Amino acid sequence: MKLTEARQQFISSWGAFGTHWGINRTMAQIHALLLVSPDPLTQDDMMEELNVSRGNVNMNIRELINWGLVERVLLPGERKEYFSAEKDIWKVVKQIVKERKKRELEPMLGLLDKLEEVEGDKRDKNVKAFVDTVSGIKKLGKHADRTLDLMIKAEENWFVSNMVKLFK
Amino acid sequence: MKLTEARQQFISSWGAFGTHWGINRTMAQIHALLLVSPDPLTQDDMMEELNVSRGNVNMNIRELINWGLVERVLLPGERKEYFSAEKDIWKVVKQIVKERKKRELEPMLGLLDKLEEVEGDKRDKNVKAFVDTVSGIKKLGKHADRTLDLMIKAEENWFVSNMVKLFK
DNA sequence: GATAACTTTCAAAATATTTTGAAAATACAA
DNA sequence: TTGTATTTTCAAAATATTTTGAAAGTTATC
Repeated sequence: MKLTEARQQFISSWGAFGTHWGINRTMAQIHALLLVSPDPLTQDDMMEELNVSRGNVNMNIRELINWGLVERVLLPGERKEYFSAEKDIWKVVKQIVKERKKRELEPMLGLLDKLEEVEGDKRDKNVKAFVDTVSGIKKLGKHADRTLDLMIKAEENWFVSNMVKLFK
Repeated sequence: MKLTEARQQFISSWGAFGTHWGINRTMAQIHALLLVSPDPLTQDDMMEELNVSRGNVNMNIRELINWGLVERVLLPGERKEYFSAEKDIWKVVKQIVKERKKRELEPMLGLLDKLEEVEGDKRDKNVKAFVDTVSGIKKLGKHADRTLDLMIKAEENWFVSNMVKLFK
């Protein structure tokens, strides 16, 4: 397979993959494109490679910057802004985990704390089922939260060697 | 907070949460409703509680059954079908991990295997950047795949105690 | 096998999300 | 400052997804 075709396949699959995880196609494709580009790209480069509009590229680039996955690069003597993605995949994963934890897991745990304190007699099976479910999710969620914190701090080598050993 | 209100909040937040993870709102809400219901429910019960149509409930219930999160229950002497969700959250998580691994991670790894064999001179920086990225994702993906396999086999107690210790 | 209870299907409608593109804003250079 | 290159915004259009509801299908009962 030629590079051009392989790149296209990668970018398009990464886009499709993203949509299964609540990430929009273009955002995932821009990220994929930057991942396989040795040098930083301009918005015009991306518009051309992905065949999308200027506004679309601009919005999604900013979103990727918010996620901490892409950064602006200023090339000396150049007027245009360039963008490049973090290439170390382990760092990328850690960054995504960190953000989703903050944006989704933590608020959910806060809500569960409140919901767990529902009024009512525990002998009522409806109350019991509710509290049991909420407590169960909260318990697992708190564990996940702590575990992910440690994972974020961990080094890749540490992760890939010890983690696998542990699970054997 | 009263049970009715707490249940509503739980169901609605669970629905919103799901949409961040590529799951549609109604499917997540049906799952949430079943999680907090002590007894199995009929499709009519769900239509009423969630204010959605019969077709919608039916489709999403089947999808939840496909995911292995809900099962049909036949109550003796009853004509209608009842449905109930697995209540053990650790089992729920394992089941979701298992399915997503099969549906998404494994096909992606297959594709990366192919893409890694792209033609071209590694001294070409475009080829190098592409191969490096694909290899990096593949490597981490394979580790994740193995790790998740072991997690699926693991017991909850084992998980919650050892996992946390490991990460300390 | 006819009727009634219930479930499934799926085209059309409703809704939500993404994308466009042109205008406004900003940054830079002369 | 003024003109030009570049980036950002956002309402409207395009597209994608979800939901509806009525008809068709199925299953149990008499």
